[in-house]
Amino acid sequence: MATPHALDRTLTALADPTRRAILQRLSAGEARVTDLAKPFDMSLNAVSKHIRVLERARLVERRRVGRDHFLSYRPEPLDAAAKWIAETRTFWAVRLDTLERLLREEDTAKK
Amino acid sequence: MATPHALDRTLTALADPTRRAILQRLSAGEARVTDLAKPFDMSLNAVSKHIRVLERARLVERRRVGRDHFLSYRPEPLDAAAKWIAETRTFWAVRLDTLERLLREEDTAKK
DNA sequence: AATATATTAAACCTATTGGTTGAATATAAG
DNA sequence: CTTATATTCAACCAATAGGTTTAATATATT
Repeated sequence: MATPHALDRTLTALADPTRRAILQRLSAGEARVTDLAKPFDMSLNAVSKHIRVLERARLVERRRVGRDHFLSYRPEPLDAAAKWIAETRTFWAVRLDTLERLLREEDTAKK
Repeated sequence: MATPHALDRTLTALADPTRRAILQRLSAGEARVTDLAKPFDMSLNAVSKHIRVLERARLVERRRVGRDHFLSYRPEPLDAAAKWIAETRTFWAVRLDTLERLLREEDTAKK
């Protein structure tokens, strides 16, 4: 991707199970890097990298307090993702609705 | 990912702009590989590969008619993705709703 | 001041991604 | 039968992803 756009970064961030788990954990409240890393069977550094991916996607925000970094959840980027999916998901439903309406109107006109 | 699960495959497939464009195109009706490739500034083979990613994610289905392969859109996998996002997106909203309801009930009880 | 804790930075490794080109396969059309 | 079209397969390549390990940095604790 030449200039990865917001939606690309959002969906890329969500496409990894570790990052989704981190996000869900954070959606319940902020946590430090060490706390987030605890449940995972990988190095702290690996989790630190995942967090950076989530940050780049603006799904996570960092607040430094002394040596601790508190991460918090920013849901906003999910809206664009949900919007894209909803639009694409319901395309045929919408078209069928429209078709049905048109047929109904045609019916009505005939009478 | 050891055994990439459905949601991983879905979100990975969606994380690429070319694939999202292909999917949206297909959501308007089926098309052949060549038709799909036309608008893109990349080789037919590259598009063919993108289609395979969408197929692996079950977002696209293939129907062979002679030498032509007709691809069609399968929206089902989007449901799980939308569900995940909706759950994660609305976590706090739900909690706040619950809190508000509890406070209201407590209020009512007082009277 | 010395040590322990929280975190990132940097270098490295391997596997995957997203693209290419060239050949193979299958079907259609002249 | 020969040629053109639609598509995949295979080999290759550079860039990225996801992990590791070993420093480096900053702040706390004793």
